[in-house]
Amino acid sequence: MDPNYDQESRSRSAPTGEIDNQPAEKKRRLTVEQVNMLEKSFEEENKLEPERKTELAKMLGLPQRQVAVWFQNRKARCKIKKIERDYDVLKACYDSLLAKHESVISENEKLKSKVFTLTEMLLPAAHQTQRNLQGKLNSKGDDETMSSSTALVPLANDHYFTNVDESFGWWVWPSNLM
Amino acid sequence: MDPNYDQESRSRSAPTGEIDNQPAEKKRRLTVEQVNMLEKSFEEENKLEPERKTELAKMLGLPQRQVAVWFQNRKARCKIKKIERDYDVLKACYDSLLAKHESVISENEKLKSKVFTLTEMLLPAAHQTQRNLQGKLNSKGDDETMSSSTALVPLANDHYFTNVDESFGWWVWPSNLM
DNA sequence: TTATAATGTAATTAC
DNA sequence: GTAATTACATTATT
Repeated sequence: MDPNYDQESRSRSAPTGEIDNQPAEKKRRLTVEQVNMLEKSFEEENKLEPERKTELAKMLGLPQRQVAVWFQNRKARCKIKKIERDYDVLKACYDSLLAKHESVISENEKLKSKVFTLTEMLLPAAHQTQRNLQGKLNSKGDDETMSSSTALVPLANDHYFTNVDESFGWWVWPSNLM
Repeated sequence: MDPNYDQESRSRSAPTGEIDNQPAEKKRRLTVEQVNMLEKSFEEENKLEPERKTELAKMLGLPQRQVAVWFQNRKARCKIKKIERDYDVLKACYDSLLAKHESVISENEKLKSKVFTLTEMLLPAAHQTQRNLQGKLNSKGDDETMSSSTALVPLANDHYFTNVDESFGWWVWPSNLM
């Protein structure tokens, strides 16, 4: 026993309009021409004025109600498509920003190296201090910035400076130091 | 004369809610209890095995068909909700990354200033070149890093160095230079 | 399963 | 106030 459901429920006894030469079947799908016209109309204007509704209904041989329903459903579809598009756009923005971010992080590391090395060059006394500290903190010697130099001038051609012109494109190394 | 609305199909005479002892009406809505149980079942397991379908249908007094349809529609709803959630999550990630990015950009600017100033301190000859160039490129003098010093030591206390410990937390300025 | 049609209702708008 | 209309969720079909 299930008293809770009636199988027939869906039988559209509706008049189905004028062009109904078929024996009034379920008529669930709209014809391609009908959809095309509705689609075209929707594209022109997603809002359905009563006047346009009447006109469309007459033109397509559909009850106004059905035209209204179609527009509502079309609008709903439109909305979820929009959400998907929004997601894709945002994803692209995110990926782009992420790439930029990583590039800037990398530039940042280079700059830190430069600052470190320049400071080292500038302060021989500090350099001593730092070597002492490094002996305790970094005894495996995995940071090559520590071991390259103690003098001022020879570092000018060091690899730490190969990208200096990224930051100061107009900078020119004085020829006497090259 | 109001051709703008079709009365038919809107009538729906009183579904009267749940206690449907009237045999006639088209029982389209499920009762709250039915929905609750379906919802609970769906939460436990979004896949509907034939066995569970039968059981649920019997328990709720619904045709299996209707139970199956409910699960399918529920799944579809679930999917579009997921898209919305995904969007929100991604948006949060994006905003977070953007903030980080801006912070790194800012750090970057500071580092560039440091590199510039340190280089200036290090290379009096280059300093001359640079001042000449600046005279052409930047005659309004809107970059204060240009005008502060030419000597080596006095700069050590300058504001360009106030954040040095961000990059080298373990660094200690030698006391003789402070 | 996906897309689409139809229905149920609450909220909104206009008369 | 209430009829008309829309927006949104739900149910159903293909």
